[in-house]
Amino acid sequence: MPEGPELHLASCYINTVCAGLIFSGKVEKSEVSKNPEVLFESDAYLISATSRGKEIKLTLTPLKEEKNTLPGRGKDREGLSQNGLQQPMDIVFRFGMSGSFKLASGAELPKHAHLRFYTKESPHRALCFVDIRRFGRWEVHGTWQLDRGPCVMLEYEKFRENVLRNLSDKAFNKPICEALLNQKFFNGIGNYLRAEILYRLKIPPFEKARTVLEALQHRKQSPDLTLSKKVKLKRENPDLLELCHAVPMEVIHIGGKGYSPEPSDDAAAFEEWLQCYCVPGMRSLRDGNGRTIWFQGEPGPMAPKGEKSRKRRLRVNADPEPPSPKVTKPVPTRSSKGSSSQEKVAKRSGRKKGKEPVQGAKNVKANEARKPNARSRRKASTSQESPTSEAPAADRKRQASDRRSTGAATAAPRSRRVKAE
DNA sequence: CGTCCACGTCTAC
DNA sequence: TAGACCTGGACGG
Repeated sequence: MPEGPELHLASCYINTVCAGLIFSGKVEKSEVSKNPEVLFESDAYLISATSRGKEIKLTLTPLKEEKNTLPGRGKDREGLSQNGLQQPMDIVFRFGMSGSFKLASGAELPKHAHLRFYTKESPHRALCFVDIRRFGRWEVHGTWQLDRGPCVMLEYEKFRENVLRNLSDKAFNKPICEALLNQKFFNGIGNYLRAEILYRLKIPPFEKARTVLEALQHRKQSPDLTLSKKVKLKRENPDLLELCHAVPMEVIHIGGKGYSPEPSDDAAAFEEWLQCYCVPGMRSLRDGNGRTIWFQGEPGPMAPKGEKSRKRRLRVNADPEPPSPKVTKPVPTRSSKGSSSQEKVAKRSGRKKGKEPVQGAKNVKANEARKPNARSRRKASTSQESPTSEAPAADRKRQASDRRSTGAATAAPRSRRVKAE
């Protein structure tokens, strides 16, 4: 679920579904989670949420000044004042690769629900932190992580200043595509957003970040224009930092959960929204950290040497007109869903995935449309399109950033899996 | 069956 | 700058 928009949508979800809901009792953690216990207990409390970049903060607020009557009860709780009252508590979450929140029936909890807040009502329900891969973290009495910058969505001006005032930072020695993932400056940007943002401006992903950003420092605007003209100009020609705000805002306005595996009208709309990330016909490379960057056109001067540009036939995304990025696209305000779903699907499956050749084209066997949502994988991993690459095969070490080594190490994990959740 | 891949941090050489 | 941390879907044999 998790780049900035997904975190923000999660906070909206929580505030919506928990509005007027009263929670009660203890907070329950799954056995398998290595995150800290949440020693909070109250007879009646409320839950609200706020987000900042890729973090979300839940606030638990006890309702009345309920006294802790039972002796001994809650002795191990945190946040108790001297007289035994449960104080409000903040918990800050990061979502890892798969975190999300869901209000579910207390009787049948979702799989991988690692933290549960139960409602007071008779058939209990539970607000659950669901996290399949368990890369997510929470901190009791948490605060926004100190070395993360201002939120690209909710603190745009501060975010912009923080970048432009610190261009001498070594973070900007890196390629722009890598700098965009640095949460110290781009809190909220993740892998699909960086691709979509760079694509809108056709900035080569491996252009040096400082080079790209220095150009924005003194955007001299002709002083003779009227204010409204300036505004219009700006809206129609957003620069990179403006897009770091506007692009994630587009996702928020689609609604739903943003990037999510759960099928829904909104999920379909999101897929439709993607113009570059995982889109057939786009190129991709591994960046310096082994993450896949999707782009179109030239990789740029700092591109990893000897890397192969793989084209994949992936998803059955839309992507109507070929390569022209729609920079200004007005916010697609939540429309009457319901009917839209059907036509969307029809539309998309009927769509040819447009443009074709991207350089070394090769014999890329075009995307045979898979079923929607199917992110078809692979084509050539080690067999890459070698001929074009100037690098000897030996050089491409398989960036295994997210992989368990094969071979000897596999036995252990296997057995651990047994202890299901 | 096995391999590769995924929306992200973390921390240990 | 490699791994580590995890589960599960897609695909290949």
